[in-house]
Parts: sequence; structure tokens; C-alpha cells
Amino acid sequence: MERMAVTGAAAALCRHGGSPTTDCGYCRTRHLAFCAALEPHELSEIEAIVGQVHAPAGTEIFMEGDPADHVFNVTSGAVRLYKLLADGRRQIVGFLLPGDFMGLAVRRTYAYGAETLIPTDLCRFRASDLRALFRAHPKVERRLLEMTGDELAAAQEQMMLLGRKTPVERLSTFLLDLGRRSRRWGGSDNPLHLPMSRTDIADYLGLTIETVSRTFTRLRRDGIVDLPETQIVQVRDRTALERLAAGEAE
Amino acid sequence: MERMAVTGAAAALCRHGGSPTTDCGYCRTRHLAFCAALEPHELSEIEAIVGQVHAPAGTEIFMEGDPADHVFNVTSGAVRLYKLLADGRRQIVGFLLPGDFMGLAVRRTYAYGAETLIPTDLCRFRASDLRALFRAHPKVERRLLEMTGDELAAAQEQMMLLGRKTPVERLSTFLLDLGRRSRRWGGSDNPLHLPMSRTDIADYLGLTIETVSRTFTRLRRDGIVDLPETQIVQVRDRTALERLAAGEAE
DNA sequence: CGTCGATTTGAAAGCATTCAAGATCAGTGG
DNA sequence: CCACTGATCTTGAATGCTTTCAAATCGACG
Repeated sequence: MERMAVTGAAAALCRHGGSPTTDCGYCRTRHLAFCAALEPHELSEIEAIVGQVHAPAGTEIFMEGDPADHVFNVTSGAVRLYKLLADGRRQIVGFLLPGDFMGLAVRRTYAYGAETLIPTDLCRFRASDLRALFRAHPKVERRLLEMTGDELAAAQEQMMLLGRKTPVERLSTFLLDLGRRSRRWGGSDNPLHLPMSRTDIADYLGLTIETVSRTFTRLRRDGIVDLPETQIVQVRDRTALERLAAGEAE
Repeated sequence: MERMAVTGAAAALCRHGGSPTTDCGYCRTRHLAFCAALEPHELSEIEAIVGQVHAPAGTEIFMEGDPADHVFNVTSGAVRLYKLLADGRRQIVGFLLPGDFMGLAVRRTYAYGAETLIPTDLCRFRASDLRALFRAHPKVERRLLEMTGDELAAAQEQMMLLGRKTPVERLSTFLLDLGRRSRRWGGSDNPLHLPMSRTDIADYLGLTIETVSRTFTRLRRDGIVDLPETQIVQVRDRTALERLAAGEAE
């Protein structure tokens, strides 16, 4: 199981050196985050409580079980959320891309650990500040309920994948989903850049690294994708990929 | 794949014959549902928009993809939520017990189908009525965000189970979780009554019915549980069951 | 007592995993 | 510029566990 060097904890993450305040007006992911619930003239309420954080690749943002003091928005980069069993088995429960958030914990502690995959920029909010914002602006809370509902639906799709799909169906679903989410924040979906390792993909799809690699090879052999580089996927036959992802072909 | 006769659709479900209004003051699951967010003297606001529904075992409440017009609270009985692939493979994404809710869809349609396992009583709300209640009482929406967050955390635990746990770990986790939830609404956790079939358990745990059966046999052989009846589980060694569920033993 | 469905058990097969070895790539220093 | 090194990824072969296929048992119900 991959274990990379990690540093820091949520409260210790370096604040971005520059300006003490943030200008949300220029944020390219604002329309994706819960911030979208507020009108432009209300953004100062967010700017008053947000902190900017930059973390290099492989940084531990927080660990499962840590006190859930903060909520984070990803504005650039990528993050993996994961859970561990006692013997080291790992399940990645999600990858975060720009516009995604993490750390909303009803309970006192985080339900998963979070580590950056690549250099990543985050907006950090103290949970107590956010709760105050909810009281002032119920529409922010409504937006967060909406986003949490979307996450829950995505989690149920992932249960379908983990419980019933074959390896090639899992990988096809993963590639299409990552492509959709990449486009959502303005990235490319073809060619698609994979910010995570094969080990990460395996731990997300409930497979071994070897099976992931063999399945990539099969998709390439069948002319469905091309891999000009390990981390770059060129989709050649999207229809075939979609049929595989839906479990309609084999 | 099990396919039982089903009847009706969300809008067609019979209203309970009796009184046109409901007395939430007597509801034994009120403290579990989102209704708990309101004070006793505010319950009339719920009573004004709630409808009582009774459904016999094997009733289809709604199908995946149906317009998400209603939200339901389970007050007695049990429900399975499931998703299907084109070729009939099924993944059960959750079992509902008294106090649980379903149908909250940010999107226009339900993300899963719902069928009763046993005779079940439901409170039904029109989504539009509920949204109006949110506006009048933000604390109801807060409570629903809290419950949805709990569901998301449970879904992530299930991802860990489906992606990385062995069959005996899956079944142990399932039995303990069902026991906890049974106690929550006032039921017994030992002996524990299983309202669902082996096929349902298999489709929930990402296994085949035969593997579920063999795993029950193993737990019984090892003296960890007893099965006086097919649907009744007597836990004999809770500590061992907990160790198995956590992946600390084999 | 007989039938039908659900569950359990047995035996064989298939497929992902495990174990092992190569290949590729990025970074480092000669 | 190139060899060296370590990590990541790919490929091969064998193992083993779950699945598949098949049959027996159990239980509810008429």
C-alpha cells in the first residue's frame, strides 16, 4: 500500500503569504462552490471568514478522526479522501477537483482523511464561522444541502460500481466521470489528465493496481482509449466507453 | 435475481383510510425524523402537509428515474433502496427502518427505486410543501442537512465495505449496523430480526446469495452467532463480531 | 402430505489476486 | 551526455477465493 511522506495538519497548514483578504470576485470556481449561493455584493461576507491555503503534492490536510474544525473548498489542484482499515487496507471514497468541498462533518470528527495529489489551493473556513453564515444566509445552507445531496447520489453510484460492476466497467465509469468533472471546472476531458496514481485508482475502484493496469491495457488494445503518457488518456471511442460503463457490453 | 410482484407508484399509493389528519404528537419515531427539529407546538405545520400511507410487503413505492415529487418518512416496517444495471444486476444502496427518510432529490428524479420489505407505514410529503416548510423553518432544513450528512458518512463506510472488506467482514459489519439501527427505533438487537431475504443481503453486500449463506454458516460454526430461525440472529460473541467487522481478525 | 419458494450445501469453474519479474520514467550525479 | 537509482507501471504465471452450476434441505401453506 502506498504511503507517501506527508506533513502538517489542518490547523498548521501555511496561510498563503500574500494579501490577508481574498477577492472572491475573481474566483474561477465560485459558480461551483457553495459561494454561488450569494450575490456578488454579498461576497464580502465570505471574504471576511475565508483563509487561503496552499499545499504541495502529498500534503496531509487532515486525518480521519481529527476534530472537524474546518471546511475546505478546492480552487485548484486535486485531493484524495480515504479511509483505512487496521491492517492498512485503503478505500478512497472520493477525489476532489476545483469547486469541490470537504470536511462538512455533522459529527465532531472527520469521517475520512484528506491528502493532496498535486499542488493544491484551498479556501479554508472555520466550521463555527460557517454556521454563523448559515444563520445569516439560509440560502447558503440550502446550497450546501443541495451539494451534499449530489454527493450522496454520487456515493450511491459508487456503491453500484463497487458492488456489482466488473473491472472494465469500473474503469470506464471512472474515466467518463473524471472527464465530466474535469470539464465542469474548465479542464479538458479529452485528452484527460489523471492527477492520481494507479494505486489511487485501484483503491478507489476496489481493485488491485495490477488489475487496473491490465484493464487499461485492454481498453487500449480494443482501441477504446489511448495512453500517450501514463497519466494522460485519449478517448478514441466514447460510445464504446459509455456502453461499457453502463454495463451494456462486455 | 429476485423479482417480486409489485404494485402502484408514489402518487397512487393508498392513503390511510382513517382520519384525514395526523397527530404527530403520538409519533414514536418523531425524535428520529426531521420532524424532531420542530417544537411540539409547531407540529401542526407538519400535520397540515403530511399524508399517511400504508403499503403491504413487496410494494413498489417509486422507481429509479421517476419524477421526485414526494419525500417519505418510514414510521414502521422496512424498505429497500436499490439501483439496477441494464442486464438486471442489482445493488441495494440502503435499507430504511423506522425514523429513516427517502426521496430527497435535488435533481428532478429519484436516484434509486424503493420497495417495502414488510408491511410498512410511511409519512408522505409533497416536495413543494416541504420546500415551503424549509422557508418558514430553516431549522428543519438544518436537520435535514444533518441527516443527509449522516447518510453520506454511512455511504462512505459502505464504500469501504464493498471495496475492501472480505465476505465475513461484510456480513459482520452488516449485522452490527442493523442491530444498532434496530435499537435506535426501539427494536431488539439481540435477538436481531432480519426483515430482508438472503438475496437482499447479497445485493447489499456485493456478494452472491450462496456466499452470504456460507458466511452465515461460518459465523454459526465459529460460535459467533446462532440462527434459531432463518431471519433471526442471536449474537453469541459480540466482541468477536466487532473484531471481524473492523477487519482486525480473520 | 405435497408443492413451491427460499435457503443451504456440494463441486467445478472462472477470474481477480498474489507473487514475481521486467519495463518505463524521472531525477541525480558523474 | 549518460549511467545509475528508485519508484511506478506493466506483464507473466500460479494460486485461491468467490462465483457458477447443481442438488438437497427446509419451511410455509394449502
